[in-house]
Amino acid sequence: MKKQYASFTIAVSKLRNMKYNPKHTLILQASADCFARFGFDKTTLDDIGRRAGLNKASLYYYFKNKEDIFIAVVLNETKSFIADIQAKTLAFPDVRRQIRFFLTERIRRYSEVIHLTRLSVENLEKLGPMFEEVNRETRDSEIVFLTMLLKRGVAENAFNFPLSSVEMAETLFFLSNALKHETLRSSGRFAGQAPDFAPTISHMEKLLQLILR
Amino acid sequence: MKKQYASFTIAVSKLRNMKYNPKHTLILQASADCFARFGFDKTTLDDIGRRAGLNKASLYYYFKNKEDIFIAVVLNETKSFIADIQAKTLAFPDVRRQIRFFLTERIRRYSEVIHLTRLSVENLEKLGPMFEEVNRETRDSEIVFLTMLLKRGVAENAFNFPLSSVEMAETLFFLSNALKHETLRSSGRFAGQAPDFAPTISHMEKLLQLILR
DNA sequence: GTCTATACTTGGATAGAC
DNA sequence: GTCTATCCAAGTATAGAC
Repeated sequence: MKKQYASFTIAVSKLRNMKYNPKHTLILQASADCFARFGFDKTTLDDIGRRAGLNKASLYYYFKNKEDIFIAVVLNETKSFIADIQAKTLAFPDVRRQIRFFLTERIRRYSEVIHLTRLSVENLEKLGPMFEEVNRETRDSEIVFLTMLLKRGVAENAFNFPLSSVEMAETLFFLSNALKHETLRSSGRFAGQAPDFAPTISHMEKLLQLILR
Repeated sequence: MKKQYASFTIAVSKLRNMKYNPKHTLILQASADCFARFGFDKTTLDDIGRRAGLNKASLYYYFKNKEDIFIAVVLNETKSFIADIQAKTLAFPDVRRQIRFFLTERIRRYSEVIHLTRLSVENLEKLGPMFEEVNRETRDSEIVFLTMLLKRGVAENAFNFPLSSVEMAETLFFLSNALKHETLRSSGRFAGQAPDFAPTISHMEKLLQLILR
């Protein structure tokens, strides 16, 4: 389908507030499997239907189209993302490492989703804004978490900076997002290989050393 | 296409004896990339053509159809297989380990090809005999190699058996092939995950302990 | 040799029977 | 709710121009 969405805001918030029954969940599970295996383009509604034990036409009773199924899958996976990444972050022994991990892991996860679902350049242009939309919803909670880490670092005399912790968090968050897009652009989706995070992590490391003193 | 092949013997031997010019090689390289990325079903002739810098129609000048391209790719990869696996085998320090590696590595490689190209159950039924046909051609050289290993083990008093080394080699080879198919059936292609070789290797290990004393 | 045009098949999506 | 029938676009394969 060549259908154009005026805005993903509508689709994302509609899908986020949707009530999912067990059948929805079954379809989303089947879809997540297929997207991870075949990528977005190569997954057919027959693939999904077969796995969910439904005729492909029945999928349209639950979801408007293939894109909406994909968005719902991404939303689903994002839900567990925040708690998970924050727990993993806190497992690191010192605040600098925690911040470093948090900021790079966000990049890694994002690129991983893009890579696993193998969005074509064409579809990434189309679906990219959706990711931004989804991420916007988790943004506040991520900023709060990062602010907490920064405050802790200051309290422990690990580093200091001439900004409020919130401002600092927002800046670092912005930086992480910028590197996120850069990583993707420079490596991932063209050659079809997994994105190479090493340069990004190295850059992030250096920047953090410069910023957090 | 729903076309049925009477026998893969014809296709395989024709493709094996075919003279490949640089353009063939280019197409096969492009195809191998695509098959490894998308699997057989999900690779389109447009995918291949795009990578090879040719219109998809031009592919038919070089190959009869998509299946023949796939067979040629498999033949190509099999060519380097024997030398490679034998070299890796001889790198192990003792004969028992060499035999164990050789017999399990054959299984692993085969399942790996099936997994990478993600042949559907449907296509595996259709293309499976082709793999048998391809493997048959390497069989003799594999038996010779295994026989050599067995003779060496006997000479070193590592083990003994009441058969000629050739008979023993043929029996072990048969065993390896049987486990090969069993590994695939029990794990690989249904769930879409990579086949789990651990049970197979464990079984092969135990069997070898029982057989080679 | 390579391409355009085209026949036939499969995938995304809709309409409507049950 | 789920399916069959169907539409249109994309994929496999062929014919034929250049």
